[in-house]
Amino acid sequence: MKGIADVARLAGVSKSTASRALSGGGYVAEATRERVEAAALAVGYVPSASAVSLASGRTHNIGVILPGVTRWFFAEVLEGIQAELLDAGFDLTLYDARVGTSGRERIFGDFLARRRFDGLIAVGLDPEDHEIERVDALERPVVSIASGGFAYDIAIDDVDVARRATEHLIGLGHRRILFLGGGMSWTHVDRHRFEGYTSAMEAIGALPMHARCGVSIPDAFAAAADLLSDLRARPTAIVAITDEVAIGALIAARRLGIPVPHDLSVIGVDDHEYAEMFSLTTLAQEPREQGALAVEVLLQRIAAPDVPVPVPVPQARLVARNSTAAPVA
Amino acid sequence: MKGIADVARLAGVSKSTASRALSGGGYVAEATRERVEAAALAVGYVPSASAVSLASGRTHNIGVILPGVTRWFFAEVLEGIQAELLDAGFDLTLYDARVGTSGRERIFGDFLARRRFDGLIAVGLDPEDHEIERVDALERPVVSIASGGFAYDIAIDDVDVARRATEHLIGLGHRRILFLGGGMSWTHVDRHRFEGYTSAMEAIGALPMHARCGVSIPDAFAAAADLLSDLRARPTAIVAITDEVAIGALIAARRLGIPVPHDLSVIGVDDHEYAEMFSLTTLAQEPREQGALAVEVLLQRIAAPDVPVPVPVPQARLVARNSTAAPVA
DNA sequence: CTGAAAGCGCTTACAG
DNA sequence: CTGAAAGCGCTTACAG
Repeated sequence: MKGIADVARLAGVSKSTASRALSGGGYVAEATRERVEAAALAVGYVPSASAVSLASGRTHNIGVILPGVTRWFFAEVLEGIQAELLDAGFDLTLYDARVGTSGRERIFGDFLARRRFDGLIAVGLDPEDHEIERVDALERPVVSIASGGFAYDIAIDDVDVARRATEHLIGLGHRRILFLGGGMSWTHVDRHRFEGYTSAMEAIGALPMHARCGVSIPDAFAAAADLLSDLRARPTAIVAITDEVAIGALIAARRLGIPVPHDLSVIGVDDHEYAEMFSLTTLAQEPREQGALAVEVLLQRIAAPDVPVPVPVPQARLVARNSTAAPVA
Repeated sequence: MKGIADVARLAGVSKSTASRALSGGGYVAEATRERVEAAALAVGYVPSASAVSLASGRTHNIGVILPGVTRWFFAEVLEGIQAELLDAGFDLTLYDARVGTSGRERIFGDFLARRRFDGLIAVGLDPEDHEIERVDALERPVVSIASGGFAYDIAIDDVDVARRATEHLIGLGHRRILFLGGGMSWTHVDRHRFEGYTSAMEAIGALPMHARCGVSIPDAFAAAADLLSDLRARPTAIVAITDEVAIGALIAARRLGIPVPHDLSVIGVDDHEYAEMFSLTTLAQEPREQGALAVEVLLQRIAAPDVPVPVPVPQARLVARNSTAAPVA
């Protein structure tokens, strides 16, 4: 463990100068800087993270709070954040704050309070009021993704996305269109997508139909199998709240021998890793990119807390594949 | 930001005593301890992580290195690790060291050297020799999961698992059994599973057959679609290297109108989230549990570096569902 | 442009 | 059982 004192000694300067030369702050003669850098390299100097944090108040670490990493969207976002953070030389502390777990309580109760980070990224959090208070008390910049509750939120326009999905089906001639998704507890995103669907349906005077289900493929499979087996109530098209839900519905349809898109159209949101394999029409978004954007915005806010940063709005785009078609006459 | 000095003042003791009372080390009169704890609560004291680390040499943080979080196994392991770490009051720093990325190089080159953790968990890493050297130089305890290269590795017996899977098919009467998986670069786990398959085949004098594919569902789907469309070469059964690969094969079989298990049996390894939905016979393992075990072992090693800790070996169990049956005569 | 000194907020022998 | 003091390894005004 060579310290900065070793570097300074070898370079023939004081610790102050060595520090300035290495971390870039303040004036240092070019020749001195080079000498110090060579010395640092020679002794294999690596600064102690805790000493730097304590002295400077900077951790070079970002906290990321998200509700699990098993869902496609969160996993992708996390990888996007990680890659961008590695580029910037920042560490990433992960907090898995699944709703309703004791872990979530401890994260908001204890872990965050340690302020082990210069800033926070909250993904799909749907924070309660008391959780927002906790975060605000931290006095660290926060950027969220598809989360609600925070000033800087990066997200596609979910209302618009669901409306466009619904209108795509309407344009093909469908009227009996069902919205699948939105489980027991509605998230911020769920509500917006349902709202977009509803508004498109109301615009043509069609009756909104809604079936609940969890957001995973198996949950959607079970719900859709149930739903689609009732011949009389069967819709001609489904707007799925995410691609995972859409894929569950597609698998259920195949299992029941319902030809897609002939007898049933399905559209999703995401452009999931499996969307192409299932030939799923969807409104594509890029979570990985959103993760990278969140890091960019957050790092700017950390560097200059008082300068407002414009929040980019990622755009979704329709990817038409083979799961949607005109209804049979 | 109340510090320990504030707590000490309020409790009417010195900082030393306050520190001892709060962190449990050394003698403190019971009455004093209570007074200090009350004071800490009253001022809302939260210790500064960097000050504690610098003074004590303990970070209360664990580094986790894994090759991405999008695959089921890694996501589950990570959630298991996180939950257990939250319980123990430890933070988790994530390093996404996907093979061949510049991020991986930087992680081993710079990030790890900062020693921001008391110990390291490496998941599915398949480290190169120079990467192992880097990690060893850290002088921090390491526990790995399904990784190879480290002394403390938690993993099912992959050779045995693949052998049992193959023997299950042989027991049903299959002989034309193909091994699907093992892409361009073989991991530690890949090699072991292939070895188990091969040994079971050789034991009955059957010819091993192997088709490569990536480890994701879409990759396996593409490879299996290709493979199964060749009627003459078609096997009667497939041992898939993971459930994701098995599921890709099942989807391909359905797409081609090949009835499973009548004309084709498929067995996997994992008991993936989707296994039940696809009625997949598999050798089940519990990655979440493995993550928790890794934390337990690591924490023991951190607490007592010189005491050898027994490494638990998780057991896989056969879950027979409806994707395997006797071949048609 | 450089160095001596103080300080970041704790913990930990040590002496009492 | 308790407190004064030193120290963890850096950074940062400040003076020169």
